[in-house]
Amino acid sequence: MKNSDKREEIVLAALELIAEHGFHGAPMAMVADRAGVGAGTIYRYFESKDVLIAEIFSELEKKVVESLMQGYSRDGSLRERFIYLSTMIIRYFMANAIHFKFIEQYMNSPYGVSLRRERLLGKARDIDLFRHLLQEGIDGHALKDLPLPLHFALAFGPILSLLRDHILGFVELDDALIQKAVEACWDGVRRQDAPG
Amino acid sequence: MKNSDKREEIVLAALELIAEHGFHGAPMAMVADRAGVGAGTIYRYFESKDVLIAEIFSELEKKVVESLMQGYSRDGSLRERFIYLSTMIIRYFMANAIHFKFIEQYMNSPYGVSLRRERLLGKARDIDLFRHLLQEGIDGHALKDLPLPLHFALAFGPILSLLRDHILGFVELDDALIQKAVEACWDGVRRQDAPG
DNA sequence: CATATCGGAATGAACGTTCATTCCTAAATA
DNA sequence: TATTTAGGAATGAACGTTCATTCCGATATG
Repeated sequence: MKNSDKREEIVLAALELIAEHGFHGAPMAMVADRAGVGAGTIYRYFESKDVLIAEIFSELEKKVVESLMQGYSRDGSLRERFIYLSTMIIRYFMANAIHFKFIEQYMNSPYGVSLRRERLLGKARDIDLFRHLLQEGIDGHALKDLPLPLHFALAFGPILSLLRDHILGFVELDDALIQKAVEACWDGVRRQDAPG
Repeated sequence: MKNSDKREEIVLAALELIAEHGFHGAPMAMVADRAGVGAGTIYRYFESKDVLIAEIFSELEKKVVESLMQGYSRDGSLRERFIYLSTMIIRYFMANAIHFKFIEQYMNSPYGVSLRRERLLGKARDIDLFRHLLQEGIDGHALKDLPLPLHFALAFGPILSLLRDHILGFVELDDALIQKAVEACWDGVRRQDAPG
């Protein structure tokens, strides 16, 4: 096994175990077993379990953003872009349920909470497509006159709930249903006296 | 200290610690300390940590339902009842942030997931005000033609996100904002070609 | 009334287990 | 051979739970 393979195997094993059983259901010994390496070997690649977890999160985030950027165009109406982005998010996580589960675990942990806090207070990065989109809609009066975090809750809340339900097997999502759901989200954020 | 006081002290201590630090951040020894009892004493009242946790959840659920039933009337339009119920849920958890945090922890744990599964498959209980409300709206074509779980996601998703944000200090919710948020949720679920 | 006896409630040190991390030996590589 | 990489047993801290003992109010006894 090549060096870089070992690292990848460790990341993959930890990702799967943590997504499925949570941080505390994924002991390092089990991660090592699944990765096909010795327990000590993990520590040649990652300083600690915390560092490993943070690294996995960071890699996932990169993949998600790359995938969303793919085929996203800044042209098109606000509505079109909103629908496109929301649909892509849902599609991505349906195809990568493990990523969703891991990110949820992470975001519900203390690390995730402080991360969100930092980002909310900080300036929007290029990466924050959704944030830019919503802000543009607020400024242009296409969206309801509400604070940004509220729009986030209105747009993202249902998406998260939906993905959770789908992954747990509570709903069977198909393209038609996704389309309807995303349009319903748009109804939630858009100004009702404006067209569309 | 009376007997019943001890039990209550234990429940309160565990509730607070778990809400703040999660299940794994609330060792029984710490619960005992905060409750002002010996570690062994907890086991005179609760068979195990799991049982203690389940008991707390059950007590909280009872309180929430009681509080929501208070002042809820089956008369009034669907919209009125939707707005009322959503508003009350937000108000309750803003006033009882600890309850919200505990319930979230529980719902994200394996116990919570199987609980949800059982309930979703089972018949709606009298208690499930929201479920009845949404079903009525679907049947009466006042709401969009979508499966029930999707309506749950559209209506509840934003409420959960909003409460999370408020409790973490990411938004400052006041009555006016709550009103607007709840109306936006209604816009999400209602048929857009129908009035109101 | 004073004292002795009793029984269940409360206690916290001790136990066995689990876990992240370390450490030392073996294997691979150069 | 010298150096780097891997392995997994060893370590010690932390945890849930147990249990022999203590405590305390009630009851019986003188």
